[in-house]
Amino acid sequence: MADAIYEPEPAAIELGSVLDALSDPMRLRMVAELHARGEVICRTLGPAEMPKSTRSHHLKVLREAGLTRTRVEGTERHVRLRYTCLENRFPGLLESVLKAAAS
Amino acid sequence: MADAIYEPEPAAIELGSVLDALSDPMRLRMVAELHARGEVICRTLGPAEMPKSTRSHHLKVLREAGLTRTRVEGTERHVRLRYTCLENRFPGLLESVLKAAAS
DNA sequence: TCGTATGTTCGATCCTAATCGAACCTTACC
DNA sequence: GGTAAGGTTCGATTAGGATCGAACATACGA
Repeated sequence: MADAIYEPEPAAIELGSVLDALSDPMRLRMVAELHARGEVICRTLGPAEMPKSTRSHHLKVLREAGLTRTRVEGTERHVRLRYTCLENRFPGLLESVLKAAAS
Repeated sequence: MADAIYEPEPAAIELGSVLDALSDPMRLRMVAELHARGEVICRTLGPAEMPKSTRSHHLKVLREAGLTRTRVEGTERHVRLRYTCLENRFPGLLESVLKAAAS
């Protein structure tokens, strides 16, 4: 379906890319949803009426920023937050953002 | 020199605005510099060769997002981080960002 | 009062990113 | 193989923001 799925190694995750990814309201919402729901099938993430090309775009930004990991399962993509990885790289960052987004 | 300086009250600070303000590389750098230097004169913040209209723009975004406070001193503006205020509103957020930016 | 220094605002330009339909690719299933 | 479903990529459009010069406003000092 696609070429190699690029995901940065923990050490390669950049603060600027993470902040940039989180600065979009829709992506922030998707990240919060991933945190609440755990691993999720791509198609079920975000507003149901969102066009799949738009969803694919946002997930690509999140993945390339190092925020999510994607697992191929048949024709589906299973997506989850790289929570522990992010916490190791930037301690407290994702935790505080998620707590702030929940309130 | 200017009209009323708008700065949001602590409770009115929004996560989206903060993330958006921090997602710009130049503003992130300015925030890190403010953290390192404490209160500074507007004109001395950021690259010396930055046009003052650009500097003024970035400081406006930071101020309206709730990240900085501006104090008028004669013809100058003294700027500082609203660190404690931000920590109260979004615990751990600014701290983790600054720590990440420093590394 | 006249100039000078500090910032702000305005307006124009330019660039990036968000959005989304259409075409395409891969897998599953018959 | 044929078809359908899940996602990706491409291309075009559009909106928003970064940048910066120029004009303006304010405060201070000669």
